[in-house]
Amino acid sequence: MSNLSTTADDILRCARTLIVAGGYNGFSYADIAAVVGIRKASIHHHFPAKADLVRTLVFQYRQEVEAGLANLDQRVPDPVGKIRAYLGFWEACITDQSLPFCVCALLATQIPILPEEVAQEVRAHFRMLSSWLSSVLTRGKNQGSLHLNGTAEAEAEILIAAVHGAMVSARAYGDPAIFGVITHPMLERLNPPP
Amino acid sequence: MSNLSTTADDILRCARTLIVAGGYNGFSYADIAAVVGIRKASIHHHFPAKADLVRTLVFQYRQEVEAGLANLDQRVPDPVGKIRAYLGFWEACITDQSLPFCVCALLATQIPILPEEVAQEVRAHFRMLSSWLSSVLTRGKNQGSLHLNGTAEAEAEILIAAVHGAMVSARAYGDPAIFGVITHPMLERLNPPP
DNA sequence: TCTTGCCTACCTTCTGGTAGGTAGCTTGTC
DNA sequence: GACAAGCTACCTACCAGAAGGTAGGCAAGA
Repeated sequence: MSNLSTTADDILRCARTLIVAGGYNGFSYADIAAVVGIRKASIHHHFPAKADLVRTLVFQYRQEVEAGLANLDQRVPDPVGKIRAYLGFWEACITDQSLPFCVCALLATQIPILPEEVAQEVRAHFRMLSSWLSSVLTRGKNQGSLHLNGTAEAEAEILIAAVHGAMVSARAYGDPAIFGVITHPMLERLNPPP
Repeated sequence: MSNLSTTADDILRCARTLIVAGGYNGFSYADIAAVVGIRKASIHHHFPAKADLVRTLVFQYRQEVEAGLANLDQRVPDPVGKIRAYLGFWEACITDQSLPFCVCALLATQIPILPEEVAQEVRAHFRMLSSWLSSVLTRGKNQGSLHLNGTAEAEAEILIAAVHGAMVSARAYGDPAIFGVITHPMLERLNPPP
């Protein structure tokens, strides 16, 4: 039943890789067909229109992130560790090139030309991430392990922006190491050594 | 002689607006032709290929930025004021929607699918911006007006990433105010109140 | 037998790009 | 000053291929 590699999943995986490389207009059904080893028309069988495909993809991405964060909440109790794990996750993805950019961050840059249904999913990701980070930061502040300069909400937005900006720079310089150069001090800022 | 609105300039201005909305594959010669009031073929007269148009556009953008920063260096002597002006410039652009995203930041996200000649111009912008910020931060540190937590180079990359990340978030939330929420604390971090 | 998943074949529109022509300047030369 | 030559900026009319998408058929499994 829950096969790990259905054709629909192959299509979604392939589309994700292509979107991460160049955004919504950076790939076509023909590109996917060539990689997955299927005909263009067969993709329409699974996803009638391109917007359906990308909406599904972003929705699934968002669910994966939510599951990942829920898992993190279980495994790592302390707020500092959670932030460190969140930053570390992306540092690993960018270093090993497995996911060198956040799907939603890339799509967010193109919001003006995105189909509305896709844009909504992208916005939902930002709200979700923002609220998770806010609650982690609030808990860290209350238990004294994190030092916030502003509100938890503002600090959450700063962290998100730093991560996305670091992705842009890593790509611009073609150097994964720049991601850590930017994000490590952001953690130290919240959790300064005495 | 130096007319302020030649057709070539109209084309470049229009293309810049369209790129800022959706990146390299987010616009076509037909889009530009419709706005400028010219035929598609006439655009090819000025810019033989799309890559030529975008390379020229990015080169010109980079020169404008360089001129702007040189002007800033003259007008504003103190490093804190320079950083404030740099952040304030973008805050104004995003708030009044005149230039709601940095051309090079947007193109940088799509580097894997960019023509090499365009990618090179984009990288050059990042290097230029990074070196300007580094020198401003170094001077601020030496004269005691700025407090750096890391090297000037690292702090420069942090600032760049914050600005670009803040653009992404402002677009994602559809809220220009978020740009200031993110960038103001980044300045306070370098120039803390006593 | 009905559904699922894929196919071939086709359509329309858009894409970047080319060929060739023309009207209106600027030239240089006599 | 006359006039051909050449250049600039634009045009119409194409083109090949890629874009997203549709219609209808066929084979295999529930």
